[in-house]
Amino acid sequence: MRMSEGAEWGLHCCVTLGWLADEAPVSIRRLAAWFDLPQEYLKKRLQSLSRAGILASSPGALGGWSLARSPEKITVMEVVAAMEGGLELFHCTEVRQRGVGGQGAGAEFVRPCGISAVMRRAELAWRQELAAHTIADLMARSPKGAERTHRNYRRMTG
Amino acid sequence: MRMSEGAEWGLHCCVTLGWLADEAPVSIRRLAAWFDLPQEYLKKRLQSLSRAGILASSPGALGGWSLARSPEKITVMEVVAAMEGGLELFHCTEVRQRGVGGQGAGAEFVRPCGISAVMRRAELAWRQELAAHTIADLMARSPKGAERTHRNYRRMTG
DNA sequence: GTATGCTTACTCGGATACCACTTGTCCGAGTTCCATGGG
DNA sequence: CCCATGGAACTCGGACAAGTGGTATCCGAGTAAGCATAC
Repeated sequence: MRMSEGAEWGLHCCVTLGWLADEAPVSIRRLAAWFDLPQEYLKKRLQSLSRAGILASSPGALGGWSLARSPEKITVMEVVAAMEGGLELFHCTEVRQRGVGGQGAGAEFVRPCGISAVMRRAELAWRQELAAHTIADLMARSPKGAERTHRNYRRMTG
Repeated sequence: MRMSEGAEWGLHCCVTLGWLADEAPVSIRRLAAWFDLPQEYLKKRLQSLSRAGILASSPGALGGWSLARSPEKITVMEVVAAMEGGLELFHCTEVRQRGVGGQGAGAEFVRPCGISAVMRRAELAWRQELAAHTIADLMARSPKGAERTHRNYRRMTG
């Protein structure tokens, strides 16, 4: 049970795209080179963010990627959900209703089981924490040199 | 990114073992039949709980499984951690230090990156919620008929 | 009656196979910018 | 000077392969209870 690496990539790319908003769109080549990530696969993952309405992509010769909204309006939760498929961490399979234990008893199963309830509460706490932070927050928290280094790199590659 | 089904099984088994504490140890055959789960695989998962000190197993003819501690002293978090390997949901791979972005810049990387920090906070909220509930809580929340049904089944199978 | 050995029922640990998902690569199609060439 | 054409650079979407971890099964080894047997 681990979050996919793509979620981390997506968040870093969102922050970078936030800094380079005025130079948008940014090509996938530049993003992949910046983080030393496999270009093809990174592209595939960013497409998920595009479908979720978080990133916008523009085709063509000077095409590339940019934030679809302002960084203040993109929460970390949205990015994670888009990368992970939006599924719930815990999926109750109603094990208690299977087998001998579930036969014939009706009234016991109207309410969701306690295990499922606890899991949902924990998951909710997790989601709320992720939803409380935006890409703009991450940009503000980053060290001051980071943004400038990004722009310098632009000069290196053209 | 989904929690393994084994975690759900483990929690249900812990609750059941809590009810049947005075009939312990309970054989794996009985537990598997109760929930209609694959006996061999369930056994393998319960072994993880045994290694974690949550369950105790006794070999021999009348052997089986029982809670290693009282239900009040076993948190949901412990069970989940034992089943999932105790790993963290999000593992920061320090993507920012790879590639061109990480070359030559030293001072920026002393502190952990903001993304990692947000993830850790969210994960902590999740863990705290899971640690706040015990097996005893789950037993108390269950419908009243559940415990009796378990005992009746004992009579059915001997 | 007591001690010894056998059978039975259970757990433990390793080996193995299968399946789903993540990671990674490749290719054809479509879109836009730009340079080139003809009117 | 203006417009059409073609190439270059980029994204999109699908197909496919490799790696990893969860699910599931099987088997030999070890342990303890119960029973039978021998003394």
